[in-house]
Amino acid sequence: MLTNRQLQILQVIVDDFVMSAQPVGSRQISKKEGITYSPATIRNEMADLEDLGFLEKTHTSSGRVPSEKGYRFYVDHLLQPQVMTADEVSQIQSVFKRHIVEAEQLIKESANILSELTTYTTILLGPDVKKHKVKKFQIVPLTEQTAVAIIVTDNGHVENRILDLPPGLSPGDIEKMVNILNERLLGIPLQDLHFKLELEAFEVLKQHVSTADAIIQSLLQATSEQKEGKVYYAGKMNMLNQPEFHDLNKIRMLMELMDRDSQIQRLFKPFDSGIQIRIGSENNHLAMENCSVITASFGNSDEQGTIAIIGPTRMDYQRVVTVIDVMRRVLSNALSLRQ
Amino acid sequence: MLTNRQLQILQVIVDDFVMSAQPVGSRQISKKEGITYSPATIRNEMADLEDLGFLEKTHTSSGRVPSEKGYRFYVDHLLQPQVMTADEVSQIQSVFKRHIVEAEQLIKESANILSELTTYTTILLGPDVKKHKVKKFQIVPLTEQTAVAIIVTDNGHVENRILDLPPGLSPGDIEKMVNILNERLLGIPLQDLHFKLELEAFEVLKQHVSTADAIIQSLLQATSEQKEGKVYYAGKMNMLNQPEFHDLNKIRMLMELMDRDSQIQRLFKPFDSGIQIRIGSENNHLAMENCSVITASFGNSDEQGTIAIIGPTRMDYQRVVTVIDVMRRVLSNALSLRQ
DNA sequence: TGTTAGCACTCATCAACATCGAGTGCTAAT
DNA sequence: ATTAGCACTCGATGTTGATGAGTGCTAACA
Repeated sequence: MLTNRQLQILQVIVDDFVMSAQPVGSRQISKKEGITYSPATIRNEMADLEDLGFLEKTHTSSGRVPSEKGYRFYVDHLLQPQVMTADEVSQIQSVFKRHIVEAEQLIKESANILSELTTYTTILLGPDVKKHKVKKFQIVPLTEQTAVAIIVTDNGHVENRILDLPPGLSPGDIEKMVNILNERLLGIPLQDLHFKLELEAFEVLKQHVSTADAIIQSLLQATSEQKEGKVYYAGKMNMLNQPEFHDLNKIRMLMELMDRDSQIQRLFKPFDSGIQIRIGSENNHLAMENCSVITASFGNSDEQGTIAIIGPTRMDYQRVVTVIDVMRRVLSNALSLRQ
Repeated sequence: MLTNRQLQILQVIVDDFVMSAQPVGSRQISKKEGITYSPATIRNEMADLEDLGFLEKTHTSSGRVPSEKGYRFYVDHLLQPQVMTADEVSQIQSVFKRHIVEAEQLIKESANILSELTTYTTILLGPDVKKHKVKKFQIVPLTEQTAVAIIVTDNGHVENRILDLPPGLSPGDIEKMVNILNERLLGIPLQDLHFKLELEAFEVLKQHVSTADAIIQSLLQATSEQKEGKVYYAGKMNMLNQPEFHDLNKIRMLMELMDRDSQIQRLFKPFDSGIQIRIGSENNHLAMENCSVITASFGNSDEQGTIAIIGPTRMDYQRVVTVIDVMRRVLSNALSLRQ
C-alpha cells in the first residue's frame, strides 16, 4: 500500500510529465505547490516508487517517468474529475444547437470538436447499421438491365445497391415484387435481412413472379455483405504534434492501422458502456505500444456508437475523461431526440 | 538549344536522381551504359547545364540535382513512353473483371491500385454529381415529424436527406406531392434542382397540397447545398516513404491540405482532359513546393472524373504517365459500359 | 526514526575539432 | 575538343571535453 506522500509524488510526476514530456527530477517536484519535503526525501520516495514498478528512469541519472503500471494506478486511483470551462461546454453544445438532422453529419462534427478540444486523435464508430429495421423497400429501374434497390431504415438511414435485372422482367413484375417484399420485410433488422430473404421471401416470390430467381440472387448477393457501422476520424494529424511521435516509423504504423477500418472496429469497441481506458500494451497491438485509448459508448441500447480518443500514453487522462463524458451525454441526448 | 550530349546527360541525371534521391556526380554518370565521355567532359557539360538553369547543386562540391526547370524540360522533351509489364496490366484489369457495379466501389479500388503501382499518393475525384439527372423522387415518412427524401439519379446514384414534416400532413398529401414532383423533376440535372424547385414546383404544389409551404422550405434547404463530386484518397502514407518527406512539417502541411476536401477540387482539377503535369511551384501552393501532380480525366463528357497522382518532384514521371494513361482508359471504358 | 544537507558519480547534450571521401573547377597535356 | 591530374570544398562521421541536471548514498540533525 502506498503512503499518502507516495501518492502525492506519483500524482505530481504524472501531471508534470503529461504537460512537459520531460522526465521529472526531485528538485522540480520539491518546488511544486503543496510539496513540503526536500529533494532528498523525494529522491528516496521515488526510488521506492521505482522499486514498486510505478516509475522508470530513461537512464541512470535522469529524472523519473511514469511506467505503464504508474499510469494504470494513476488512472484507477488518482484521477480527479475536472471541470470544463464554460467556453468548452458551449463549444460542444454549439454543434447540437444548429439543429442538425443527419446523424452522420452530427457524428462527424462531434469527432472534429473532440479532436480540437483534446489535441488528440478521435475515432467515432457510428451506430451499428445492422440493428436498424427495414422501413421501406424500393426498386428503381435505371436501364433495361439495371436497377437500384433502396432500403430505408427506421432511423432514416438509406442503403442502396445497383442490381442486374434479368431480361424480360416487366415493370409490373417489379412492382409486384416490391409490394410483396415490403409486406414481408417491414420491421426486419438489417442483420436478419439476408436470412429472411433467403428463407421466406424467396418462396413467396416464386409463386408470383416468374423471373424472380435471378433478381433474388442479385438481392441475396447484395445483402450478404454485412456492413459494419461507419468509422469517422478526426485530428489524425494531431499525433504529429506529440513529441513521442516524431519518429516516422511509429507514425506510419499507426496510420496504417487506422487505414484498415476493419481492424479498428475490433480494436476500439469497448467491453461495456462505461468509460474505458487502455494504456500502452493493454491495447495488444504493436503500433499502439506508446498509445492510450479512452473509449465510451453513446446512444441507447438500440443504437449504440463508440467514441475513442487516441493519444500517447503520456496523455492528459483527466481532461480526456471529462471531455469524453460530456460529449457522450450530449450525443446520446441528441440522437434520442431525433427519434 | 541543347546539344545531343547535353540532352543525354540531363536525361541520365534525372533518371538516376529519381531512383536514388542522391545528387548525381560526374563519375557516376560516366559509368552508365551509353555514356562514352570521361567524367571531366561530363563535368564541363554539367556546369553548362547548370548555367542554363536545368541543374542545381546542393552545395559547392556536391553532385547535381535537376532543378524545376530541369524537370519541366525532361517532362516536355525527354519523356519516353514506357511499357507496362503484363503483370501490372493484369493487376489493373483485375478490378474490372470482378464486375463491380457500384461506381463508387470501382473508383475506390482503382485509387488503391494506382497508389500501389506507383508508390505515390492517389486522389480520385469522382464524377461531378451535379450533372446527373433525376430519375425518381421519393418521400418515406419515418415518424410523425420526420421523413426521408430520396432522389435516385439516372446513373444509379442515391441522394437522401432527412426532412422535418409540418404537422397535419396526411399520407395522401405526401403521395400527391411525390407524384407531382416526380412528374415535374424527371430528367432535371441535380444542379438545376434547387432552382427548378423554387421557380416551378412550388407554384404547382401550392395548388394541390395545403401545407406544402413548410415542406417545400425543407426541400429547398436540402437542395441548396451543392455537393461536389466525392474525393477518394489512397496511399496517403506513401508520402512517408519518400526521403524528401522525412520532415514532419512538410508532411503535416500536405496532410492538412488533403484533409480540406474543398481545396482539393480546385487544386487538382485539370485544365483540359489530357494528361497534365504540374511540377513543384507550378502547383501554386506552399505545401506542394516539393511535389509534382500528374492529372488525367476519365469518363465521358457526361460524367467526368479526375485522376491525380501526387509525389515528390523527384517522381518517376515516365512510369506514372504510363500507368495513369492505362488506368484512365480502362476506367472510362468501365464506366461507359455500365450505362 | 524520519528528514535533509552534502557530495561523488552518471550520463545526455552540445560545441569544437579532426578526418574522410565524394565531388568539383581549373589547368595543362593529348 | 577531350581528358588526366590536382588542389580545393564541404557534408558526414567520429572523437573529445565541458556542462549541468539528476541520482544514490552517507552522515548529520531534529
